[in-house]
Amino acid sequence: MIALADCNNFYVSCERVFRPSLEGRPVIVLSNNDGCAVARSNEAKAIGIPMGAPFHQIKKLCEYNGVVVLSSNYELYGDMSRRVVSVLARFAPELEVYSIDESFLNLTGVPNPLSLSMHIRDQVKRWTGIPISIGLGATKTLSKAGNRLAKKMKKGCLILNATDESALNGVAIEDVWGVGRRLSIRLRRIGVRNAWHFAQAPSASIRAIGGVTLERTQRELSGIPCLEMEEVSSPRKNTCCSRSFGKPVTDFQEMEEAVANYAIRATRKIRSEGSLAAGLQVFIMTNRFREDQAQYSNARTLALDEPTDDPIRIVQNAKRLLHNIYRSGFAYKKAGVILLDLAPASFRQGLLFEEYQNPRRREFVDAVEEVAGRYRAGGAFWGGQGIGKQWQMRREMRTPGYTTNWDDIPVVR
DNA sequence: TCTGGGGTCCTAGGACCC
DNA sequence: TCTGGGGTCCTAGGACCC
Repeated sequence: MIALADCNNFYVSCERVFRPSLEGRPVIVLSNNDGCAVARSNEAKAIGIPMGAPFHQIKKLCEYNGVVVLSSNYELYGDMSRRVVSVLARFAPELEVYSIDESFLNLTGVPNPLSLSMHIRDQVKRWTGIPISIGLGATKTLSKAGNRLAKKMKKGCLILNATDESALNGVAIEDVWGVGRRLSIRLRRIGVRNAWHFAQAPSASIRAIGGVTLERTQRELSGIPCLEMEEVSSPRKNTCCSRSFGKPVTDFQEMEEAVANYAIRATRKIRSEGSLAAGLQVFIMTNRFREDQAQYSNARTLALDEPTDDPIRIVQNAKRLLHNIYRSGFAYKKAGVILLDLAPASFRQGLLFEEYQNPRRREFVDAVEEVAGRYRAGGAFWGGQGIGKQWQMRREMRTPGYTTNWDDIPVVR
């Protein structure tokens, strides 16, 4: 039996832990740059705020209904996620952290998985303040669907059997894990409107529509496991840092600064997990929503002659790529840097040229990075990152780092 | 004015090999 | 008139997930 533990309205719930006055009120959390609503409390859903709605489109609606609007606070959510996982891990011998707010638990062999799930749910709420729902089933896909039903029926915990026709009829086809917008349109065209129809459909027609991936999903829904638990997350193959700009960038120098910053952030990610990048890509784009403006987007990739985690080299190469693709005369909205073909530093090939491994250079880079990490922006930064940062994203309604910053620890009166 | 960010996997098609 | 057969590797694009 597989269980999927999913935090309810996770970002909103994190905010509520530290501001209990938000309980019972409509609350939404916005994406980066205060762009879209990415988390909504039940009250906000009831008002009719759709998932992913651009904030500027729902601003009036929010004001009218007294919705509390918050910028996203990823440090807080990341830390709360870690706490939830640490509680879950006490109860399940095998656990897979699937996303920031979801984990699969292998409850195979547990005598009464439903009552254990209810106990887990109580403990998570008690110890972290976060409400969760748990769906159970013979496969991951069934547990996901079960979770969906548990939320819909306000049940907390629910077991979904592959043979339960009426329950599976209650899961719309687009709510099946692995069936997105495109596939659900094509499935509906052949009369498949819910999970039960889907499980019953001839597998050849499913394969014709969505290939082997969709066929696997179908089998999973019928109770045949095709997806394994992945306890140790396989190492990342690529990593990306990209941001929309707070205001359009029209100046090459500013763009260069932004790209340098993204390159350094991406490099820090791979350094923290001990990997090296063998290539990188830089991309830039204008605002695709502005039909009245000239559009341009481009990307270029480069293979490094030797895998590296050296921020200086990565920034130099990112700038070279940017030079190649940048065209003046456009109002750019977004840029990003992707580090490609990551591999653990321990796999590093013997070097043909020694210059990059110069130990003094290495020590220097490590020292700067350590200072930058310890004292954040105030400690040290690379020259290419610039100091103006006109392009920085907006996050005007962000709550404090309650659990991650000494200065932000909540005060109890 | 304003529209997120970070990933994975699969497939088709082209280039190239013998 | 008529243009093989069997591979690999890479990339771009499309689908999905949160």
